[in-house]
Amino acid sequence: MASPTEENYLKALFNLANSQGEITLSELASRLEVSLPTANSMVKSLQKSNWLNYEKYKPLTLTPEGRRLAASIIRKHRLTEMFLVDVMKFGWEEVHEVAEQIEHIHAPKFFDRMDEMLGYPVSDPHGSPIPDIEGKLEQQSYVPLSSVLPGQKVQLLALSNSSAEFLEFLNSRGLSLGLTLSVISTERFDQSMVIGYLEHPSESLSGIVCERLLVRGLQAASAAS
Amino acid sequence: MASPTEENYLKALFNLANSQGEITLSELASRLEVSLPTANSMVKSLQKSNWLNYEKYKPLTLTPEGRRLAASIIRKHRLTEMFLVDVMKFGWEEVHEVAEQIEHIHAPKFFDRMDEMLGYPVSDPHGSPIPDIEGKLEQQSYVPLSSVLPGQKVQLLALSNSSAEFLEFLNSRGLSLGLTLSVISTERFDQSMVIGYLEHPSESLSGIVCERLLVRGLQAASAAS
DNA sequence: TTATAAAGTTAGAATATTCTAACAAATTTG
DNA sequence: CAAATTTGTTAGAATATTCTAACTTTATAA
Repeated sequence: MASPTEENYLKALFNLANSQGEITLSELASRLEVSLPTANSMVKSLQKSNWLNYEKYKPLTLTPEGRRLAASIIRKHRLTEMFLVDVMKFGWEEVHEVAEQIEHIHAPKFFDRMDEMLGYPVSDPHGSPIPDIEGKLEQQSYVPLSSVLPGQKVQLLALSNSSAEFLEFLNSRGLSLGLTLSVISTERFDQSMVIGYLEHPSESLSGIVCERLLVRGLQAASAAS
Repeated sequence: MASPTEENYLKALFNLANSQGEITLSELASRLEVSLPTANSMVKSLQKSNWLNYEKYKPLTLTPEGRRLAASIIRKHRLTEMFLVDVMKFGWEEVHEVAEQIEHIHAPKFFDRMDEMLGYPVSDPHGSPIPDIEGKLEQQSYVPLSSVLPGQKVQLLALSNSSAEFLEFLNSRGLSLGLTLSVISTERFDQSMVIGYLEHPSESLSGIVCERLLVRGLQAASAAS
Protein backbone atom coordinates (compact mmCIF):
# COMPACT_ATOMS: atom_id res chain seq x y z
CA MET A 1 0.00 0.00 0.00
CA ALA A 2 1.48 3.31 -1.08
CA SER A 3 1.56 6.25 1.34
CA PRO A 4 0.21 9.60 0.13
CA THR A 5 3.81 10.75 -0.25
CA GLU A 6 4.71 7.78 -2.40
CA GLU A 7 1.57 8.33 -4.45
CA ASN A 8 2.65 11.89 -5.13
CA TYR A 9 6.03 10.70 -6.35
CA LEU A 10 4.40 8.14 -8.63
CA LYS A 11 2.01 10.72 -10.01
CA ALA A 12 4.87 13.11 -10.75
CA LEU A 13 6.85 10.32 -12.42
CA PHE A 14 3.85 9.35 -14.54
CA ASN A 15 3.21 12.92 -15.64
CA LEU A 16 6.86 13.59 -16.41
CA ALA A 17 7.11 10.37 -18.41
CA ASN A 18 4.07 11.38 -20.43
CA SER A 19 5.36 14.81 -21.34
CA GLN A 20 9.05 13.98 -21.72
CA GLY A 21 10.48 10.60 -22.47
CA GLU A 22 13.25 10.32 -19.90
CA ILE A 23 12.94 11.36 -16.28
CA THR A 24 15.95 12.59 -14.36
CA LEU A 25 16.21 12.79 -10.58
CA SER A 26 16.49 16.58 -10.64
CA GLU A 27 13.34 16.96 -12.71
CA LEU A 28 11.51 14.81 -10.20
CA ALA A 29 12.98 16.70 -7.25
CA SER A 30 12.12 20.11 -8.67
CA ARG A 31 8.62 19.03 -9.70
CA LEU A 32 7.92 17.91 -6.14
CA GLU A 33 9.88 20.77 -4.58
CA VAL A 34 12.09 18.50 -2.51
CA SER A 35 15.88 18.31 -2.34
CA LEU A 36 17.86 15.93 -4.51
CA PRO A 37 18.81 13.63 -1.60
CA THR A 38 15.15 13.41 -0.61
CA ALA A 39 14.13 12.41 -4.12
CA ASN A 40 17.07 10.05 -4.26
CA SER A 41 16.10 8.16 -1.15
CA MET A 42 12.45 7.97 -2.14
CA VAL A 43 13.41 6.66 -5.55
CA LYS A 44 15.29 3.85 -3.86
CA SER A 45 12.32 2.97 -1.74
CA LEU A 46 9.94 3.06 -4.71
CA GLN A 47 12.26 0.62 -6.39
CA LYS A 48 12.05 -1.65 -3.38
CA SER A 49 8.27 -1.74 -3.81
CA ASN A 50 8.70 -2.60 -7.49
CA TRP A 51 7.09 0.55 -8.78
CA LEU A 52 10.23 2.04 -10.30
CA ASN A 53 13.27 0.87 -12.24
CA TYR A 54 16.32 2.55 -10.86
CA GLU A 55 20.03 2.30 -11.54
CA LYS A 56 22.62 4.75 -10.26
CA TYR A 57 23.04 7.72 -12.57
CA LYS A 58 20.47 6.37 -15.02
CA PRO A 59 17.12 7.91 -16.00
CA LEU A 60 14.06 6.74 -14.10
CA THR A 61 11.28 4.61 -15.53
CA LEU A 62 8.10 3.34 -13.89
CA THR A 63 7.44 -0.38 -13.84
CA PRO A 64 4.08 -1.55 -15.25
CA GLU A 65 2.75 -1.79 -11.68
CA GLY A 66 4.05 1.70 -10.93
CA ARG A 67 2.39 3.05 -14.04
CA ARG A 68 -0.90 1.35 -13.18
CA LEU A 69 -0.85 2.70 -9.64
CA ALA A 70 0.04 6.22 -10.78
CA ALA A 71 -2.75 6.17 -13.35
CA SER A 72 -5.25 5.06 -10.75
CA ILE A 73 -4.36 8.07 -8.60
CA ILE A 74 -4.64 10.44 -11.54
CA ARG A 75 -7.96 8.80 -12.35
CA LYS A 76 -9.19 9.52 -8.82
CA HIS A 77 -7.95 13.10 -9.07
CA ARG A 78 -9.67 13.81 -12.37
CA LEU A 79 -12.91 12.05 -11.48
CA THR A 80 -12.99 14.11 -8.31
CA GLU A 81 -12.48 17.36 -10.21
CA MET A 82 -15.30 16.43 -12.55
CA PHE A 83 -17.53 15.53 -9.62
CA LEU A 84 -16.79 18.81 -7.85
CA VAL A 85 -17.67 20.80 -10.96
CA ASP A 86 -20.62 18.83 -12.33
CA VAL A 87 -22.30 17.57 -9.17
CA MET A 88 -21.19 20.02 -6.50
CA LYS A 89 -21.14 23.08 -8.76
CA PHE A 90 -17.66 24.33 -8.00
CA GLY A 91 -15.87 26.52 -10.54
CA TRP A 92 -13.14 24.82 -12.59
CA GLU A 93 -10.60 27.12 -10.91
CA GLU A 94 -11.50 25.88 -7.40
CA VAL A 95 -11.16 22.14 -7.66
CA HIS A 96 -7.48 21.34 -7.85
CA GLU A 97 -6.56 21.69 -4.17
CA VAL A 98 -9.41 19.53 -2.96
CA ALA A 99 -8.80 16.87 -5.60
CA GLU A 100 -5.15 16.83 -4.60
CA GLN A 101 -6.28 15.58 -1.20
CA ILE A 102 -9.17 13.32 -2.20
CA GLU A 103 -7.03 11.42 -4.73
CA HIS A 104 -5.38 9.67 -1.77
CA ILE A 105 -8.61 8.27 -0.38
CA HIS A 106 -8.74 4.47 -0.50
CA ALA A 107 -12.32 3.64 -1.42
CA PRO A 108 -12.85 2.16 -4.89
CA LYS A 109 -16.65 2.23 -4.57
CA PHE A 110 -16.57 5.93 -3.78
CA PHE A 111 -14.85 6.72 -7.07
CA ASP A 112 -16.89 4.17 -9.00
CA ARG A 113 -20.03 5.90 -7.79
CA MET A 114 -18.68 9.27 -8.86
CA ASP A 115 -17.89 7.81 -12.27
CA GLU A 116 -21.40 6.40 -12.55
CA MET A 117 -23.08 9.64 -11.43
CA LEU A 118 -21.02 11.56 -13.98
CA GLY A 119 -21.90 9.17 -16.81
CA TYR A 120 -18.38 7.78 -17.26
CA PRO A 121 -16.61 10.95 -18.40
CA VAL A 122 -13.42 10.65 -20.48
CA SER A 123 -11.89 13.96 -19.46
CA ASP A 124 -11.76 16.29 -16.49
CA PRO A 125 -13.03 19.89 -16.32
CA HIS A 126 -9.78 21.13 -17.88
CA GLY A 127 -9.91 18.69 -20.77
CA SER A 128 -7.28 16.31 -19.41
CA PRO A 129 -8.07 12.67 -20.14
CA ILE A 130 -9.26 10.40 -17.31
CA PRO A 131 -7.33 7.10 -17.33
CA ASP A 132 -9.58 4.03 -17.44
CA ILE A 133 -9.60 1.47 -14.63
CA GLU A 134 -6.81 -0.45 -16.36
CA GLY A 135 -4.65 2.67 -16.19
CA LYS A 136 -4.76 3.35 -19.90
CA LEU A 137 -4.78 6.98 -20.92
CA GLU A 138 -6.48 8.08 -24.14
CA GLN A 139 -3.89 9.92 -26.22
CA GLN A 140 -5.16 13.34 -27.16
CA SER A 141 -4.34 14.86 -30.55
CA TYR A 142 -4.87 18.51 -29.78
CA VAL A 143 -2.66 21.35 -30.96
CA PRO A 144 -2.02 24.68 -29.25
CA LEU A 145 -4.10 27.54 -30.58
CA SER A 146 -0.81 29.31 -31.26
CA SER A 147 -0.13 26.93 -34.14
CA VAL A 148 -3.43 27.63 -35.95
CA LEU A 149 -3.40 29.87 -39.02
CA PRO A 150 -5.67 32.92 -39.49
CA GLY A 151 -8.99 32.14 -41.15
CA GLN A 152 -9.35 28.75 -39.46
CA LYS A 153 -12.09 27.72 -37.05
CA VAL A 154 -11.21 25.40 -34.17
CA GLN A 155 -12.83 23.96 -31.07
CA LEU A 156 -11.32 24.67 -27.64
CA LEU A 157 -11.01 21.26 -25.97
CA ALA A 158 -8.32 21.33 -23.30
CA LEU A 159 -5.68 23.36 -21.48
CA SER A 160 -2.01 22.53 -21.18
CA ASN A 161 -1.88 24.36 -17.84
CA SER A 162 -4.69 24.72 -15.34
CA SER A 163 -3.45 27.12 -12.67
CA ALA A 164 -6.21 28.95 -10.84
CA GLU A 165 -4.90 32.28 -12.14
CA PHE A 166 -5.05 31.12 -15.75
CA LEU A 167 -8.55 29.68 -15.27
CA GLU A 168 -9.72 32.94 -13.72
CA PHE A 169 -8.29 34.79 -16.69
CA LEU A 170 -10.26 32.52 -19.03
CA ASN A 171 -13.41 33.12 -16.95
CA SER A 172 -12.90 36.86 -17.30
CA ARG A 173 -12.86 36.49 -21.09
CA GLY A 174 -15.81 34.14 -21.22
CA LEU A 175 -13.64 31.31 -22.51
CA SER A 176 -14.67 27.74 -21.69
CA LEU A 177 -14.15 24.27 -23.14
CA GLY A 178 -16.21 23.31 -26.16
CA LEU A 179 -16.27 26.83 -27.60
CA THR A 180 -15.67 27.37 -31.30
CA LEU A 181 -12.91 29.90 -31.90
CA SER A 182 -12.24 31.74 -35.17
CA VAL A 183 -8.66 32.83 -35.68
CA ILE A 184 -8.88 36.31 -37.15
CA SER A 185 -5.24 37.30 -37.18
CA THR A 186 -1.82 36.58 -35.76
CA GLU A 187 0.71 39.15 -34.63
CA ARG A 188 4.15 38.02 -35.72
CA PHE A 189 5.81 40.50 -33.34
CA ASP A 190 4.62 39.02 -30.02
CA GLN A 191 2.68 35.88 -31.05
CA SER A 192 -0.57 37.39 -29.82
CA MET A 193 -3.72 36.46 -31.76
CA VAL A 194 -7.07 38.04 -32.42
CA ILE A 195 -9.84 35.50 -31.85
CA GLY A 196 -13.60 35.59 -32.30
CA TYR A 197 -16.18 33.54 -30.36
CA LEU A 198 -19.74 33.98 -29.07
CA GLU A 199 -20.32 37.61 -28.03
CA HIS A 200 -16.59 38.30 -28.44
CA PRO A 201 -16.10 39.11 -32.12
CA SER A 202 -12.52 40.22 -31.66
CA GLU A 203 -10.59 39.39 -28.51
CA SER A 204 -6.81 39.74 -28.42
CA LEU A 205 -4.98 36.95 -26.59
CA SER A 206 -1.28 36.96 -25.74
CA GLY A 207 1.13 34.35 -27.07
CA ILE A 208 1.41 32.81 -23.63
CA VAL A 209 -2.35 32.29 -23.46
CA CYS A 210 -2.58 30.88 -27.00
CA GLU A 211 0.14 28.33 -26.22
CA ARG A 212 -1.95 27.00 -23.37
CA LEU A 213 -5.24 26.65 -25.23
CA LEU A 214 -5.47 23.22 -26.87
CA VAL A 215 -7.75 22.95 -29.88
CA ARG A 216 -8.81 20.72 -32.74
CA GLY A 217 -9.69 21.84 -36.25
CA LEU A 218 -13.41 21.87 -37.02
CA GLN A 219 -13.36 20.48 -40.60
CA ALA A 220 -12.70 16.79 -41.18
CA ALA A 221 -11.12 16.46 -37.77
CA SER A 222 -12.64 13.21 -36.54
CA ALA A 223 -13.38 11.81 -40.01
CA ALA A 224 -10.51 9.55 -41.04
CA SER A 225 -9.56 8.27 -37.58
CA MET B 1 -2.42 22.60 11.80
CA ALA B 2 -3.22 19.18 13.19
CA SER B 3 -1.99 16.04 11.43
CA PRO B 4 -4.51 13.28 10.67
CA THR B 5 -3.05 11.35 13.60
CA GLU B 6 -3.53 14.26 15.98
CA GLU B 7 -7.04 14.74 14.67
CA ASN B 8 -7.83 11.14 15.48
CA TYR B 9 -6.60 11.60 19.05
CA LEU B 10 -8.69 14.75 19.45
CA LYS B 11 -11.76 13.01 18.08
CA ALA B 12 -11.32 10.12 20.49
CA LEU B 13 -10.84 12.51 23.41
CA PHE B 14 -13.97 14.44 22.44
CA ASN B 15 -16.08 11.29 22.15
CA LEU B 16 -14.78 9.84 25.41
CA ALA B 17 -15.43 13.12 27.22
CA ASN B 18 -18.98 13.14 25.89
CA SER B 19 -19.81 9.63 27.03
CA GLN B 20 -17.82 9.57 30.26
CA GLY B 21 -16.77 12.56 32.27
CA GLU B 22 -13.11 11.86 32.92
CA ILE B 23 -10.70 10.49 30.40
CA THR B 24 -7.77 8.35 31.44
CA LEU B 25 -4.71 7.62 29.38
CA SER B 26 -5.50 3.93 29.16
CA GLU B 27 -9.01 4.58 27.87
CA LEU B 28 -7.53 6.79 25.18
CA ALA B 29 -4.85 4.25 24.33
CA SER B 30 -7.28 1.36 24.09
CA ARG B 31 -9.81 3.38 22.07
CA LEU B 32 -7.11 4.17 19.51
CA GLU B 33 -5.48 0.77 19.77
CA VAL B 34 -2.05 2.16 20.56
CA SER B 35 0.28 1.38 23.47
CA LEU B 36 0.27 3.47 26.62
CA PRO B 37 3.65 5.08 25.90
CA THR B 38 2.43 6.07 22.44
CA ALA B 39 -0.67 7.72 23.86
CA ASN B 40 1.45 9.30 26.57
CA SER B 41 3.82 10.96 24.15
CA MET B 42 1.01 12.15 21.89
CA VAL B 43 -0.81 13.60 24.87
CA LYS B 44 2.26 15.65 25.68
CA SER B 45 2.47 16.95 22.17
CA LEU B 46 -1.25 17.81 22.07
CA GLN B 47 -0.66 19.80 25.22
CA LYS B 48 2.15 21.68 23.51
CA SER B 49 -0.31 22.72 20.80
CA ASN B 50 -2.76 23.90 23.47
CA TRP B 51 -5.45 21.41 22.59
CA LEU B 52 -5.24 19.40 25.79
CA ASN B 53 -4.76 20.02 29.52
CA TYR B 54 -2.33 17.50 30.88
CA GLU B 55 -0.71 16.94 34.23
CA LYS B 56 1.16 13.80 35.21
CA TYR B 57 -1.14 11.11 36.58
CA LYS B 58 -4.21 13.35 36.19
CA PRO B 59 -7.25 12.76 33.96
CA LEU B 60 -7.19 14.40 30.53
CA THR B 61 -9.40 17.32 29.46
CA LEU B 62 -9.59 19.10 26.13
CA THR B 63 -9.02 22.84 26.04
CA PRO B 64 -11.75 24.95 24.39
CA GLU B 65 -9.63 25.07 21.22
CA GLY B 66 -9.14 21.31 21.34
CA ARG B 67 -12.87 20.80 21.74
CA ARG B 68 -13.63 23.12 18.85
CA LEU B 69 -11.14 21.38 16.59
CA ALA B 70 -12.40 17.92 17.54
CA ALA B 71 -16.00 18.96 16.89
CA SER B 72 -15.07 20.32 13.48
CA ILE B 73 -13.61 16.95 12.51
CA ILE B 74 -16.67 15.09 13.77
CA ARG B 75 -18.78 17.57 11.85
CA LYS B 76 -16.86 16.76 8.65
CA HIS B 77 -17.24 13.04 9.35
CA ARG B 78 -21.00 13.18 9.88
CA LEU B 79 -21.68 15.56 7.00
CA THR B 80 -19.72 13.20 4.78
CA GLU B 81 -21.73 10.19 5.92
CA MET B 82 -24.94 12.06 5.21
CA PHE B 83 -23.66 13.12 1.81
CA LEU B 84 -22.65 9.57 0.93
CA VAL B 85 -26.09 8.24 1.83
CA ASP B 86 -28.35 11.02 0.57
CA VAL B 87 -26.49 12.27 -2.49
CA MET B 88 -24.37 9.31 -3.52
CA LYS B 89 -26.87 6.63 -2.52
CA PHE B 90 -24.61 4.48 -0.37
CA GLY B 91 -26.13 2.25 2.29
CA TRP B 92 -25.79 3.46 5.88
CA GLU B 93 -23.61 0.43 6.59
CA GLU B 94 -21.05 1.40 3.91
CA VAL B 95 -20.13 4.97 4.82
CA HIS B 96 -18.02 4.86 7.95
CA GLU B 97 -14.69 3.84 6.41
CA VAL B 98 -14.80 6.47 3.70
CA ALA B 99 -15.90 9.21 6.10
CA GLU B 100 -13.04 8.23 8.39
CA GLN B 101 -10.69 9.29 5.61
CA ILE B 102 -12.56 12.28 4.22
CA GLU B 103 -12.90 13.91 7.66
CA HIS B 104 -9.19 14.82 7.41
CA ILE B 105 -9.58 16.78 4.17
CA HIS B 106 -8.82 20.48 4.62
CA ALA B 107 -11.35 22.28 2.45
CA PRO B 108 -14.04 24.26 4.29
CA LYS B 109 -15.94 25.08 1.09
CA PHE B 110 -16.19 21.41 0.24
CA PHE B 111 -17.99 20.62 3.47
CA ASP B 112 -20.04 23.81 3.35
CA ARG B 113 -21.29 22.76 -0.08
CA MET B 114 -22.19 19.32 1.22
CA ASP B 115 -24.08 20.96 4.08
CA GLU B 116 -25.94 23.19 1.63
CA MET B 117 -26.79 20.35 -0.76
CA LEU B 118 -28.11 18.32 2.17
CA GLY B 119 -30.26 21.17 3.47
CA TYR B 120 -28.28 21.69 6.69
CA PRO B 121 -28.96 18.34 8.38
CA VAL B 122 -28.72 18.11 12.19
CA SER B 123 -27.86 14.43 12.36
CA ASP B 124 -26.00 11.81 10.38
CA PRO B 125 -27.47 8.63 8.83
CA HIS B 126 -27.17 6.84 12.17
CA GLY B 127 -28.94 9.56 14.13
CA SER B 128 -25.80 11.04 15.67
CA PRO B 129 -25.93 14.82 15.92
CA ILE B 130 -23.81 16.95 13.59
CA PRO B 131 -21.94 19.65 15.55
CA ASP B 132 -22.55 23.17 14.23
CA ILE B 133 -19.71 25.31 12.84
CA GLU B 134 -19.04 26.67 16.34
CA GLY B 135 -18.44 23.13 17.54
CA LYS B 136 -21.61 22.96 19.59
CA LEU B 137 -23.31 19.59 19.74
CA GLU B 138 -27.09 19.31 20.20
CA GLN B 139 -27.70 17.15 23.26
CA GLN B 140 -30.00 14.29 22.39
CA SER B 141 -32.60 13.03 24.84
CA TYR B 142 -33.21 9.55 23.51
CA VAL B 143 -33.60 6.42 25.57
CA PRO B 144 -32.70 2.85 24.65
CA LEU B 145 -35.62 0.77 23.43
CA SER B 146 -34.74 -1.67 26.21
CA SER B 147 -36.07 0.80 28.77
CA VAL B 148 -39.49 1.15 27.13
CA LEU B 149 -42.46 -0.65 28.68
CA PRO B 150 -44.84 -2.98 26.81
CA GLY B 151 -47.81 -1.22 25.27
CA GLN B 152 -45.89 1.93 24.42
CA LYS B 153 -45.25 3.33 20.94
CA VAL B 154 -41.92 5.01 20.23
CA GLN B 155 -40.04 6.41 17.27
CA LEU B 156 -36.62 4.95 16.34
CA LEU B 157 -34.31 7.96 16.01
CA ALA B 158 -30.70 6.93 16.54
CA LEU B 159 -28.28 4.10 17.27
CA SER B 160 -25.77 3.96 20.08
CA ASN B 161 -23.51 1.75 17.99
CA SER B 162 -23.17 1.81 14.20
CA SER B 163 -20.96 -1.10 13.28
CA ALA B 164 -21.51 -2.41 9.77
CA GLU B 165 -22.61 -5.79 11.16
CA PHE B 166 -25.27 -4.21 13.34
CA LEU B 167 -26.49 -2.02 10.48
CA GLU B 168 -26.72 -5.05 8.21
CA PHE B 169 -28.71 -6.83 10.87
CA LEU B 170 -31.13 -3.89 11.00
CA ASN B 171 -31.38 -3.93 7.19
CA SER B 172 -32.27 -7.61 7.32
CA ARG B 173 -35.17 -6.81 9.68
CA GLY B 174 -36.36 -3.80 7.71
CA LEU B 175 -35.47 -1.47 10.57
CA SER B 176 -34.55 2.13 9.72
CA LEU B 177 -34.55 5.49 11.45
CA GLY B 178 -37.87 7.30 11.75
CA LEU B 179 -39.89 4.10 12.11
CA THR B 180 -42.63 3.86 14.72
CA LEU B 181 -42.17 0.83 16.94
CA SER B 182 -44.82 -0.73 19.18
CA VAL B 183 -43.50 -2.59 22.18
CA ILE B 184 -45.62 -5.71 22.43
CA SER B 185 -43.86 -7.56 25.20
CA THR B 186 -40.64 -7.88 27.14
CA GLU B 187 -38.95 -11.11 28.14
CA ARG B 188 -37.60 -10.76 31.65
CA PHE B 189 -35.38 -13.82 31.22
CA ASP B 190 -33.06 -12.51 28.47
CA GLN B 191 -34.20 -8.90 27.99
CA SER B 192 -35.42 -9.67 24.48
CA MET B 193 -38.48 -7.76 23.25
CA VAL B 194 -41.27 -8.37 20.79
CA ILE B 195 -41.76 -5.32 18.61
CA GLY B 196 -44.25 -4.42 15.89
CA TYR B 197 -43.65 -2.05 12.95
CA LEU B 198 -44.75 -1.75 9.31
CA GLU B 199 -45.12 -5.21 7.76
CA HIS B 200 -43.53 -6.76 10.85
CA PRO B 201 -46.38 -7.22 13.34
CA SER B 202 -44.25 -9.20 15.75
CA GLU B 203 -40.48 -9.27 15.52
CA SER B 204 -38.37 -10.56 18.38
CA LEU B 205 -35.22 -8.54 19.11
CA SER B 206 -32.47 -9.56 21.52
CA GLY B 207 -31.56 -7.49 24.56
CA ILE B 208 -28.28 -6.48 22.93
CA VAL B 209 -30.14 -5.08 19.93
CA CYS B 210 -32.74 -3.25 22.05
CA GLU B 211 -29.96 -1.56 24.06
CA ARG B 212 -28.55 -0.10 20.87
CA LEU B 213 -31.79 1.27 19.45
CA LEU B 214 -32.38 4.83 20.67
CA VAL B 215 -35.98 6.00 20.69
CA ARG B 216 -38.30 8.74 21.87
CA GLY B 217 -41.85 8.32 23.12
CA LEU B 218 -44.57 9.28 20.65
CA GLN B 219 -47.02 11.06 22.98
CA ALA B 220 -46.24 14.56 24.31
CA ALA B 221 -42.56 14.02 23.55
CA SER B 222 -41.61 17.35 22.01
CA ALA B 223 -44.42 19.33 23.65
CA ALA B 224 -43.10 20.83 26.88
CA SER B 225 -39.50 21.38 25.75
C1' DT C 1 -2.21 -0.79 56.14
C1' DT C 2 0.95 -3.04 53.70
C1' DA C 3 1.01 -5.91 49.46
C1' DT C 4 -0.62 -6.57 44.98
C1' DA C 5 -2.49 -4.89 40.81
C1' DA C 6 -3.39 -1.30 37.59
C1' DA C 7 -2.11 2.85 35.46
C1' DG C 8 1.26 6.01 34.01
C1' DT C 9 6.10 7.33 32.84
C1' DT C 10 10.80 7.21 30.94
C1' DA C 11 14.34 5.45 28.07
C1' DG C 12 15.72 3.75 23.92
C1' DA C 13 14.86 2.11 19.38
C1' DA C 14 12.52 1.59 14.54
C1' DT C 15 10.41 3.58 10.26
C1' DA C 16 9.11 7.35 7.13
C1' DT C 17 10.13 11.68 5.26
C1' DT C 18 12.69 15.41 5.09
C1' DC C 19 16.94 18.34 5.37
C1' DT C 20 22.26 20.20 4.82
C1' DA C 21 27.04 19.32 3.93
C1' DA C 22 30.42 16.97 1.57
C1' DC C 23 31.79 14.36 -2.13
C1' DA C 24 31.64 11.77 -6.78
C1' DA C 25 30.19 11.06 -11.51
C1' DA C 26 28.67 12.75 -15.81
C1' DT C 27 28.08 16.39 -19.00
C1' DT C 28 29.06 20.66 -21.15
C1' DT C 29 32.05 23.95 -22.98
C1' DG C 30 36.08 26.93 -23.92
C1' DC D 1 40.40 17.29 -24.04
C1' DA D 2 40.74 19.38 -19.64
C1' DA D 3 38.16 22.58 -16.72
C1' DA D 4 33.94 24.00 -15.16
C1' DT D 5 29.28 23.00 -14.31
C1' DT D 6 25.51 20.14 -13.48
C1' DT D 7 23.70 16.06 -11.67
C1' DG D 8 23.63 12.37 -8.50
C1' DT D 9 25.17 10.05 -4.14
C1' DT D 10 26.36 9.26 0.72
C1' DA D 11 26.51 10.47 5.43
C1' DG D 12 24.43 12.25 9.24
C1' DA D 13 20.77 14.56 11.52
C1' DA D 14 15.75 16.24 12.68
C1' DT D 15 10.70 15.38 13.36
C1' DA D 16 6.56 12.45 13.79
C1' DT D 17 4.62 8.26 15.18
C1' DT D 18 5.03 4.06 16.85
C1' DC D 19 6.94 0.16 19.69
C1' DT D 20 9.06 -2.85 23.96
C1' DA D 21 11.29 -3.03 28.34
C1' DA D 22 12.00 -1.25 32.71
C1' DC D 23 10.51 1.50 36.33
C1' DT D 24 7.36 4.52 39.30
C1' DT D 25 3.08 6.11 41.06
C1' DT D 26 -1.59 5.47 42.30
C1' DA D 27 -5.41 2.62 43.45
C1' DT D 28 -7.39 -1.71 45.29
C1' DA D 29 -7.96 -5.11 48.53
C1' DA D 30 -6.86 -8.73 51.80
